[in-house]
Amino acid sequence: MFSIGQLSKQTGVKVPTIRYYEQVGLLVSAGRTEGNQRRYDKEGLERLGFIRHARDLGFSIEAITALIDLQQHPDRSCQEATEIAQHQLTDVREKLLRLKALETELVRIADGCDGEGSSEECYVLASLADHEHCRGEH
Amino acid sequence: MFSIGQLSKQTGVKVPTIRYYEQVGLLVSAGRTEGNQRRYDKEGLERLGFIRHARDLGFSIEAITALIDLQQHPDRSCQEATEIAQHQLTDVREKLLRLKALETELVRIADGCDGEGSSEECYVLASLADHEHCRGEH
DNA sequence: TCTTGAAGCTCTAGTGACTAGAGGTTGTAG
DNA sequence: CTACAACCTCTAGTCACTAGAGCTTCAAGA
Repeated sequence: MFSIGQLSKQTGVKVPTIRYYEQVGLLVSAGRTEGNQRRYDKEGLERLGFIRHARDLGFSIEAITALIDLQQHPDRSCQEATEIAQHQLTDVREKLLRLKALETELVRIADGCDGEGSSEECYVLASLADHEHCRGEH
Repeated sequence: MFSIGQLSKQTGVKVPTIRYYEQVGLLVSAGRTEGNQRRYDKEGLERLGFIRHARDLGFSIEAITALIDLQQHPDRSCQEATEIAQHQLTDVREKLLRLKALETELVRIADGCDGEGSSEECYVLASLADHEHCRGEH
C-alpha cells in the first residue's frame, strides 16, 4: 500500500493533482487509514500512470474517463478507444498547422525589427496594429 | 462614435469579450451616453484591432498590456517590443516541438489498432498504459 | 408621440485542469 | 515520547473568456 506522497513520487504527478483526480472521479484510493489518509494499491499506481501518460499526450480528463471506462469493460469494442485517439490526433494536427502559421508570422514580425530606435516607428507594433501586413491568415 | 455592438461587428470580437477587455484595463471606452452605454471612437476601434491581432498570435493579455504601454510612450525604445515578440516566438517554437512529438506518438498509437476486437487487447489502451512503448520522450 | 424589441447594462458564476494557502490532524523516525 | 514531515479538508485563485439573470436604454416604425 502506498501513501499519496509515494504515489506522487513514483508517477511524477503532484499530490494536489492526485486529489483533484479523485475529486473528478478519475482515480479513487483503495481505502483510508484509521486516521483518514489515502492508501493506494498497485492498481491505483498503474491507473495513475495511465492517466499521466494520456494527459501528457493532451487527452482531456473527459476523454481519459471514457478510456478508463472502456478498460473496465473488456467486452466492449476497441473501436471507441481508437476513435478517441484519432480525434486527439486530428486535434493535435490542427493545432500544429495553426502554430506553424503563427511561427511564420512571428518570425516576420520579431525579426523585422532591429530593436533600435524609438517605439514610435517600431515594426513589431506596426505589424500588430495592421493585419494587412500579414502574409497568411490566422 | 460606435456602440459596443458596432465595434464587435467591425473587429469580430464578441461583445462580452470587449467588456472583459475593459475590465482588465486593456480597452477603455471613449465615454458613455446619458443612459450609461459605452461609445467608442476611431482610436478605440484601432486599439481593439491591435488587441485582436495580438491575441490571434497568442500573446497573453499581460504581454499586450505591455505592448500598448509602449505604444503610448513613443520615446521609449523599441527593444522591449521586440523582446516581447521574440519571447512569444520562442514560446510558439517550444509548443511546436512538443506537438510534433505528440503527433508522432499519436500516429503510432491510433494507427496501430484496426478498431476490431475487444477493448481487452486494444493497442490504444495498452500503449497508454505502458509508457515503455513510446519511442521518444514527452 | 408612443411602442416595441434589439441591444445595452451590471453582476455572479462557470469553464478546464490544476495550484496555492489556511488551519488543523496523523504517521513515523529517532 | 516527541518532533515534524506529511497528510487532511476547504476555499479561492489562475487565464481568457462565456453564459445567464434581471434590468434599462436606444432607435425605428406606426
